[in-house]
Amino acid sequence: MESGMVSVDRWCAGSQVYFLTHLHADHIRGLTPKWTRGPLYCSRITAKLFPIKFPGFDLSLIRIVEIGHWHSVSLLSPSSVSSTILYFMAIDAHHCPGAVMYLFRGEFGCTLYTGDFRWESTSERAQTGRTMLLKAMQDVKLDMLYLDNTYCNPTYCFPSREVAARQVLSIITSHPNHDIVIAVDTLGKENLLLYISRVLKTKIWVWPERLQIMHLLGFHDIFTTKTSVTRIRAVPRYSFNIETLEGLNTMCPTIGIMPSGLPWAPKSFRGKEKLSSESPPLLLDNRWHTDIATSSTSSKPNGGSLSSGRYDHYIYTIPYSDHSCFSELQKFVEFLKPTNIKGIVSSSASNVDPLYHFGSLCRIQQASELLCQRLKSKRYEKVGVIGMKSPFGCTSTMQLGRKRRKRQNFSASIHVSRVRLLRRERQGVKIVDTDPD
DNA sequence: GCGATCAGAT
DNA sequence: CACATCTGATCGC
Repeated sequence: MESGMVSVDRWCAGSQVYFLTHLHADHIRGLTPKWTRGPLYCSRITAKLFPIKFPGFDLSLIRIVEIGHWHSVSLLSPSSVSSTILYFMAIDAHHCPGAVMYLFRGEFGCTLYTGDFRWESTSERAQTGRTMLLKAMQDVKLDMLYLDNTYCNPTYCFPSREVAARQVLSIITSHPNHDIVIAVDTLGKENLLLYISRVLKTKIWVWPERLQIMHLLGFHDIFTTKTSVTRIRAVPRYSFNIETLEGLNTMCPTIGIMPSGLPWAPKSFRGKEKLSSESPPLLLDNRWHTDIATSSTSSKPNGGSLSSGRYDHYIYTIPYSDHSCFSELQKFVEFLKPTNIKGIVSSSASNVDPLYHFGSLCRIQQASELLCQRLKSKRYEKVGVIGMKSPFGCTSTMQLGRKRRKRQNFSASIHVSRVRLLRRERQGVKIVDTDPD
C-alpha cells in the first residue's frame, strides 16, 4: 500500500483524506479557508470551532469523527485501480478543546497518531481513553506510534494539572489585593480558568475573540470582557511579558501567572545548560517537583531565588501543561508497547527523541541501531520528522520507501543550504510520496 | 501591490 | 532547549 494517501495535521497536496487533531496554530499551518484538497476529518468540537479559524471554509468538506467509534473510508491505491479500507477512531487527547488522537487500522497495520496530548493517569478522562485504546487494539499489536514528544526528556517533570491549578489558586489567594493576569493561548487551559472562577466565585476577563470561543464551548456567564467586574484576567500569551507587567504595576499592583510546562527561566540563566539525558540539569524552579500549593507564601515570583530583579519580578511560572510530562509518556509507551515510535515534534537535538528513551520499550530489536542511524543523519532530521506526518510506516514496503527517501533527502541536502532546507520543510513541501521515516 | 509564508521574538 | 502565537520582513504572483 502506498502512502501519501492520508495526512494528519499536514496540508500538502497528494493525500486522499486529511485528519486534524486540534486547532492550535502549529497544526493548521498550510490549511486555509480556500481548502479544496479533500475531506477533512476532525472531532465534533473542532468542527464547531472551525469557522472561527477559517471563515468561509467549505464546511461540506468536514467529516466529524465521533470519539470512541470506528469509522471507515475507502481509499484508492494510486498505482492500481484497487481500493482499500481505512478504519480509524478518535480518542480524547486531553490537550485542548476538541483535541484527539487518531488510531488507524488497515492493511498497512495499526498506527496511533497522538497529536498533542496529556496522559494523566489520575484523570478519569485518561482512563476512558485507556479503555478505548485497549478495546480497539485487543486483537492487534501497535505497529507505529507517532508520539507528542514535546517533553520527551526526563528533565521534564511536572505535576498533574489538578495540582498545578491548586498552585495557581494558592498564588491568587495569597495576593488578595492584586490584579492577576494569566497568560493563555487562543485555545486550551479552559479548565484552569473554570476552576479559578468556580472556587473564587468570580468572573474572569478574556479578550473578545476568546469570549466568542468560550461561548462556542458552552461556557456562559463565567467569562466577561468587562474589566470592571473582576481582578482576574486571562490575556494572550504573546502580550504577556515583563514590560506589560511593569506597565500594569504603575497603575495597580498586578502579578502575572504563566502556566507552562517549560521552565521559563531568566534569559541570563538560559542557554548555558544543555539538555541531555546523560546529565540532566536541575530545573531552575525546583519547586516543580513538589506541591508548592502548601507553601505558596514562600513562593516568590519566578522561583524566588532568581533575584536578578530585572527579569519578571512580577511573574510566577506554574507548571500547568497540556502536554504529557516525561513519566506520563513513559507510561503511555509501556501501555501501548508499539513496534516503533516516532516523535511528531521536530527537534534538532536528540534530547526529545522517543527512541532514545523508549526504544527499549518497543518491540523492535534494532531500536538502538535505528537511533544511531538517526543521530548520524541529525542534520537532516528536521526534514524527516516533519515530512512523516502520514500515519503509514509499518509495513516492509514502507521501509523501502523510507530508505529511498533518505537517499533523496541526503543528496538534496548536499546542494541546498541548511537554511533553505529548513525553509522548505516549514513550507510543508511534499518531499516524497513514500512514507517519510 | 497584495496575499501567503517565513524567521524571529516572546 | 522551546509551549503557540504574533509581528515584521520577504517571497512570488
